[in-house]
Amino acid sequence: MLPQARVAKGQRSRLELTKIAIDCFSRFGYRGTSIERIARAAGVTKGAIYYHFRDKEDLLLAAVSDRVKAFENRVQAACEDIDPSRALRSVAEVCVKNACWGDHPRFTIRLMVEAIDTNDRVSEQLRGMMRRFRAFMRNLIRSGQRQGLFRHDIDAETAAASFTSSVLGAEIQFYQDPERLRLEETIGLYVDQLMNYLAPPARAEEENPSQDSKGAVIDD
Amino acid sequence: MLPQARVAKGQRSRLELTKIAIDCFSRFGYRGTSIERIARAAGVTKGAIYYHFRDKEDLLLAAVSDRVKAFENRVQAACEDIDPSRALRSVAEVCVKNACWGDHPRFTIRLMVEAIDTNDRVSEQLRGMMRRFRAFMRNLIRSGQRQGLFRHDIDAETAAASFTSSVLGAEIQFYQDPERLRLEETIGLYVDQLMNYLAPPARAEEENPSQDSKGAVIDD
DNA sequence: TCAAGAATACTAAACGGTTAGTATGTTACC
DNA sequence: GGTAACATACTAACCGTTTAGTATTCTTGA
Repeated sequence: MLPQARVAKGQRSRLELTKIAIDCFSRFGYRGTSIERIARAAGVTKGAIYYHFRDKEDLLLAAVSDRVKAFENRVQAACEDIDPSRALRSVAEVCVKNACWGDHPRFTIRLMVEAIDTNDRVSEQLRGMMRRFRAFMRNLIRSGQRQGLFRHDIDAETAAASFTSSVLGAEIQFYQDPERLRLEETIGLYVDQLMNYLAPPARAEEENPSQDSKGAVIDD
Repeated sequence: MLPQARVAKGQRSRLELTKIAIDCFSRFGYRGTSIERIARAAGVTKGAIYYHFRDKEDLLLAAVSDRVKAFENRVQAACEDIDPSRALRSVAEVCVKNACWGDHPRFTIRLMVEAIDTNDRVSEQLRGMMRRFRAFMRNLIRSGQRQGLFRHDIDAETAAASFTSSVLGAEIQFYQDPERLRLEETIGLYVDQLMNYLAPPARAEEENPSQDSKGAVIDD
């Protein structure tokens, strides 16, 4: 049963408001984004926002849900039908793409940091997301271990945490300093390191890292 | 010539206010910290803050300077008179210690993220700090390459960026989820990976990773 | 030495602006 | 006619900053 045209319009408005809120929260944070700002950007008044959302936090929680879902769908899609080794690289690539050209790349990091100590509900949502992501990566690594692609004597959970750390940290540095922090190379090097480290002993020699000659020693 | 007692008292008050501000900014961010809150925590009135600092941002810049200096001193001290290989580990240890038991561990990350797009002057200060840190790590790696401790075919700058990413990302995850993210292990694993990756080919076999047997494959 | 004036470190209150949220009114669509 | 999707006008609270004032210490000139 299709919703009435008017109700459909309301749903579109609600979604539009959520998108604009995501944009504002990404850049100015929750505390630094006023309802008036969001309303102005959407071309409506504050009253319209309160029609659709109970309060400011309700709007934030809608934004967080949207971003968490989008992220998890993207990661899931990147890993379908490929082996764990390729999947690790694929997840890294998705994160690079999202950070460089995605919509609202900074939302999650911005809100994650801001919510620590100040918003339990948002912290919980984003902590859940990170836990699921780390578990997902851990399972990938374990799967690779089972298939003999990765060595067995490494704690998959710690390796997953390390992967997540590198991606997260590289993104922050990139947002902070896009001129100097080459995101693709940084994450790429990390993944090479990890793959090299995870490789079973018999294969460690086969991984011939294809680095460009920038690594040559240069005087500073 | 010692400052007059009254002037010395003023200097102590100014420093105390800065410390309290650092604490508040770490937890609530710049935008989320009111002057009234800092004043209350210090047991003075808002006017006293304006006596010592021109405005709120002046107070923030004092806080940023304090933290940047403290961080850089700590890193410098950790690397004195030791070889590049040990120094890499030492820097990682300093970061772990600071995150777990240091004073105001979250200040830099909190303000770094918040300042992107909203405060050019703070962004510049913190970007400068991060650039200096990456350059410092890059120089460590290059020094190791010159001494034959590390392989030559890896771009030291990218490796430094990768190191920084991992430390930064691990800290954020730890602040967000201290129950689940084992900071020492996560950063420790990263450093092992890096050392393994940086090892010259002739020595790659000597690095026998001492991992505990938690890495055994476990069903989920 | 002493007193007047200056300097320092504050306090209490006020100011002007911003913000989240609420109550009520309006309009176009069903 | 009823209602969803708004707009407008308003309130209370918060916020950064300023102002007028106070207490104490320091300095300087007589």
